[in-house]
Amino acid sequence: MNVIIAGMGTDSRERMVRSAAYLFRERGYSGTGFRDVIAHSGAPRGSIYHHFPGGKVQLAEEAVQYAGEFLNAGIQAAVEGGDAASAVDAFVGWWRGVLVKSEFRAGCPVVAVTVESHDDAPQLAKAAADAFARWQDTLATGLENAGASPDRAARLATLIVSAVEGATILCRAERDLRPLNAVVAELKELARTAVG
Amino acid sequence: MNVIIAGMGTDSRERMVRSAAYLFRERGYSGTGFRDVIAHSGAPRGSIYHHFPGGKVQLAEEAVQYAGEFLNAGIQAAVEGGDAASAVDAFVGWWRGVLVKSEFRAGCPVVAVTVESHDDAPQLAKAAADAFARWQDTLATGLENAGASPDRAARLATLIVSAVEGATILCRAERDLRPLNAVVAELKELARTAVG
DNA sequence: GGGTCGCTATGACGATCGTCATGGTCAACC
DNA sequence: GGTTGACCATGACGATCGTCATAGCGACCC
Repeated sequence: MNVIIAGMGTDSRERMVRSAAYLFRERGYSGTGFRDVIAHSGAPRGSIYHHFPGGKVQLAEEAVQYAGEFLNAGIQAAVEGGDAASAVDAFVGWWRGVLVKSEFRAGCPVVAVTVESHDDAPQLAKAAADAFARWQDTLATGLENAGASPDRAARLATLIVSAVEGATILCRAERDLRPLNAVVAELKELARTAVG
Repeated sequence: MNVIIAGMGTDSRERMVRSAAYLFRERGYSGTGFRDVIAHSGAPRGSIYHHFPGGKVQLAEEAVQYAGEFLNAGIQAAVEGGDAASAVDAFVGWWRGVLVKSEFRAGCPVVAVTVESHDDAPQLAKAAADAFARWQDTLATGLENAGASPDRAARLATLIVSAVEGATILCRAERDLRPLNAVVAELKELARTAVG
């Protein structure tokens, strides 16, 4: 019986966004239905188009933004006052947990949305691009502070994001952390020489 | 006409497999319907479950295998008798063309299937894992022949596959080749030092 | 108390999904 | 030349998809 506590009446909207991001990681965008989001979040079904007039596309857009900001905050925290290697660890640590806890069923929601973005929803591609760009910016800034040149820091940041996202996919297929571990070993070595 | 050779099906069957791989690159697994495959391949609709008794899952499985073998052949050809950098070029060149020709709408079908593989279709994850493993093996062998140690060659091969697949995703989101170019620059430098 | 408004319950719309049954065509083989 | 079997045409099944309309709830303001 839906007792409304202070501040709880409005978080059904946020729960939907979080659940969408969660489900996208496992089933992808097309594979996740609105009814799945409702069931997982426990949010009421009747208020979907009240909170999200733009429908599924808007929900997905906000889910991507949410995931992007969430992860960026983690990177930022780990990069501040850390060395170059911790920039890699910051980006890897999060997904290592996601992979293990989901038994290699979940990946990155931003990737999931990107690889099936349709022409009729350019907002999704833009939200994903923004998330990727922010991660790279944060990592590049950290690498610069550690001593890398701006150009090199930008290239390395792109490599880190690309390699870790790719390794996450390989881990899911292989059901093992080996690809991620191998990539981390190489990336750390590379980051160490770049700031020397 | 229509001579049936052992192990080789009708060409309408093969067209369906190729079309599935093609469409998966743009719309993903769940986003691609059987009717889309029929329309794109021009194959008859009535014989779907004659050629693929396992339904959509079997079609997707064969599409992943097809893409895996196709790309592996390209890597193999470029790696034979080439230096270390050509191993990177071999893997990158293919997707550079795919991205540009599709105007950054298409990616890797193996990735598309992996990021939304369900528990009720473990064959898909296995087919994807096999494709990734074969690419890494071929690349690692090439790096070994170029002078890298077996352990290092294996790690580098994993990094190359991960980074290029990841960069492809970033390119799609960004609608630009910049991520792939940045990754290639770093990977080539890394491969050069590894075989020295 | 009357009225407004944010939010939710419920049910349904048309479309599309994967799947399959049935009937037919045509080449190949005994 | 009769039979078999691979292959295709057609239409439909139930389920589920995203979407929306309608009605009702409770809190808040006048």
